[in-house]
Amino acid sequence: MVQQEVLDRTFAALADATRRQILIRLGQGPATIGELAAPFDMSLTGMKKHVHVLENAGLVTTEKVGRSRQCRLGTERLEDAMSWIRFYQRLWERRLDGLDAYFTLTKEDDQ
Amino acid sequence: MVQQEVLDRTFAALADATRRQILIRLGQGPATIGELAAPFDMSLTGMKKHVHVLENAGLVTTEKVGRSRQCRLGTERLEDAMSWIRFYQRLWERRLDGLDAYFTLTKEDDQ
DNA sequence: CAATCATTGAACCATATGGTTCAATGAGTT
DNA sequence: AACTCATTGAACCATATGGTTCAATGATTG
Repeated sequence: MVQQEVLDRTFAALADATRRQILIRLGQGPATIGELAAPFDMSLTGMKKHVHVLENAGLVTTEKVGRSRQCRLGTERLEDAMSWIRFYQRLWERRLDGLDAYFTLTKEDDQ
Repeated sequence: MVQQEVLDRTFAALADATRRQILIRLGQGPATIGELAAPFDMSLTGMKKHVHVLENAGLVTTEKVGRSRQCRLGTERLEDAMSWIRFYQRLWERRLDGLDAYFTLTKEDDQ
């Protein structure tokens, strides 16, 4: 998967309040689909779709345990989004000299 | 606009490679819709829509100058997204004690 | 005034998103 | 085996997204 696609999926996954709350909930520890759905007025199917989006973005990993599915925070994939924003902020603050500057700040092959 | 909506729009605006490139381009200085569209194989109307999304997210401001429209980087609205990610990362790293922790890290009224 | 040039609005299109309901599957319990 | 429970797949729906084309507007130039 190209870097751009990683960023697309990561930012898109974060662009929903329900999903951001799911991430925060998972920060407390693993939870099943049912446990995740409980605080929201939402069907289990709906919750599972959100988890799937987060999983596709690499922000969450899941594993079937018995008849339920354990969801956990994924690896630190968010680092990609973080570093893009960090780059952009430097550009905003210092008005760096455009694209060239990006490559001095990161080792990625596409911005 | 509620904090959640700000985050929704900001992350959604960033979830598109074209728009991220527009931001980086505008880091070099102001540009018109036509200038922004030039490097992309895209209609002016299409480009204008992207600029509109960025404008709604507060990431870009525009102003009609003569017959063209000048686009500039907006105010540092990205700070909201940045601070959310920063919070989330601390949670991820330290496995903080859930939602309560959020309010110790920020002054926002909704996470 | 006429011509040109940059942007914009309207209408349209295909696909994605965020949600639902209902039925099916598969695991655990009795 | 029968029952229950959690998840899942399929189908559906409304709206949003990312793009287009074509015509209209409004400013600049000759």
